[in-house]
Amino acid sequence: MGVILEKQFFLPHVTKVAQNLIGKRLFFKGKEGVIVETEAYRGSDDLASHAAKGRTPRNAIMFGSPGVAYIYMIYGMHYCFNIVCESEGQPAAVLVRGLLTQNARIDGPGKLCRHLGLDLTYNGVNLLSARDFYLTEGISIPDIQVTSRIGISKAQDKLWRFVCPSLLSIP
DNA sequence: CGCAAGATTATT
DNA sequence: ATAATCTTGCGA
Repeated sequence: MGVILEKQFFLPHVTKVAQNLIGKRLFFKGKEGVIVETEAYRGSDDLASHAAKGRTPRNAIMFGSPGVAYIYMIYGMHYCFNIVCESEGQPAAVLVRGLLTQNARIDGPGKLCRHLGLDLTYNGVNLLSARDFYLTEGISIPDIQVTSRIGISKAQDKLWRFVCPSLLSIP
């Protein structure tokens, strides 16, 4: 059993947390996997963020406490799972895009949510205190690759996507 | 109230 | 390259 990540972990700048999340272990309702791909999103200075233009009903969770799940529906058919970062009032979240499980490598935020069974009913759940939804220390990652984010039309200059090449290249 | 855009995925 | 599918946010 690994040590559960606490609030402290999610307080640094969201780009830092996104990197640190690579290699950590995600648990949800009996399923688990190692995080191998993340992206950082941040209000105010990031045009690609949901919170770029301020607070709305949907993105309100991004402005809230760190360690909370921000889940939203995209394209009418997929969910995306994020973890809120930084201090309350500062909109920031890490999108979890890739997971390595025992039998499968899940690539893509929509597939990840489908695999774990995450949907809107878990939006707003606090991963620091939930019983069956949390993160733990995982494995150490020697190499982390930094690229621009996937699927966005703005702020493509920002290199806020983080992947672990060595874990991704397992057959 | 109407409408365009969207942090995606599967298929051609 | 494009359809599928529907919620959200903005402007009128």
